[in-house]
Amino acid sequence: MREEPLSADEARIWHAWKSAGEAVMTRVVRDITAATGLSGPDFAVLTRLVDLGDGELRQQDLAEAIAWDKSRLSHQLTRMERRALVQRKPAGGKGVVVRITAAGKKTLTKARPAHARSIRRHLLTKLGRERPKTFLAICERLQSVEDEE
Amino acid sequence: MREEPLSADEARIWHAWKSAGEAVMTRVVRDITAATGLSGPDFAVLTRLVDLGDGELRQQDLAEAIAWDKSRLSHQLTRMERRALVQRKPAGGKGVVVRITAAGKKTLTKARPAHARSIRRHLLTKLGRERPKTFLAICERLQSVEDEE
DNA sequence: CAAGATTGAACCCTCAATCTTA
DNA sequence: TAAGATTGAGGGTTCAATCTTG
Repeated sequence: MREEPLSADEARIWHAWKSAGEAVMTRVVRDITAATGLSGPDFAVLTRLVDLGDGELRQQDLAEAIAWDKSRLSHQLTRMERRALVQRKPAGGKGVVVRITAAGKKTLTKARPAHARSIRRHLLTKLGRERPKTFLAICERLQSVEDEE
Repeated sequence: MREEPLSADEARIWHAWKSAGEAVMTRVVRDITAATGLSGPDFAVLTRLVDLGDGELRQQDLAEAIAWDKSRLSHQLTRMERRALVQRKPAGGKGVVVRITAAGKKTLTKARPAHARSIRRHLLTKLGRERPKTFLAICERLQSVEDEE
C-alpha cells in the first residue's frame, strides 16, 4: 500500500468524512442530552435493556449486545446506578442481572422521540431521495475489515 | 419534523453510518498509535504546528485552527509537554506560543506515512472508482447546519 | 476591564491487575 | 480453574470557575 502524502482530493474526502461524522454524532447526542439529560452511552444501555430484554439482561449479554468490553460496561453501570437509571442484582447461577428502573424507563420514553427526530434532522433529511441507497452501501462496506496487508 | 420511531430502512442507515464512522476512526487511530505512540489528538496538534506555523503557533491560533476550545487544548498541551512533544513559551504581547520539539518533529515524521497508509486502507480503497464523488458530496452536505426547526 | 489561559470536577474509555465464586 | 465482574490509573472531553496580565 502506498505511503505518499494524500493528494488534495484524497485529503478532502478524508476531512469531509471525519468532520461529517463528528458533526452528526455531536448534534444527535446534544439533542438527546438536552431533551432528557441522558448521555449517549446511557441511551445505548437503556435501549438494549428494553428492546432485547424487556427491561433486564444479564450483564454479560448486555456487553455482548452493545459490543463493549466488561470493564467499560462495569464503569458505565456504576455511574448509571448512582443516578438510579439501572439497578444491579445477583443472577441465578453466576454473574449479575442489570435492570432498568422506573426512572430509567420514564426517561427513555422521553428520549426515543428526540432520538428519531434528531437523526432525521441531522442525517436522513440531508440525504435526499436517491442517495440513501448509495450511502448505505458505502457505509456497510466501510465496516468490513479489509482483506489483507 | 416527525417523531415516530425510525423505520427499518431508516434505522439501518443510521446504524451503518454510526458503525462505519466508529470503525474507520478506531482503525486509523490504532494504526497511528501502533506506529508511533501518538494519540489522535497528539497527531492533530503536531500536524497543525508544522503545517500552519512551521513548527510554532500562538496557542489561541492553534485552538482556532484545530477547532477546540481553550480548555481542551490547554489540558492536551499539558499532557504533551509532559512527554516532551511540545513546549510552551510566553508570547510577545499576550498569551503563549506552542512549539514542537525535536522529539515531536521526529515522531511526526514517522506518523505521517502511517496516517496516509491507514486512510487509504480503511477508507479510500473501499470507495472504489465511481463512489468517491457521491460520497464526498454527501459528507460535505452533512456538515452543514440544517436550515431551521 | 477583557483577552488568554489554567484548573478542578465529572463523565468517558482502555488496559492491566485483581477479586469472586460456581 | 475459569467465567464474570470490579478496580485503579491514565488519557481524553466538557463545563464552569478562576487566575493573569496588557
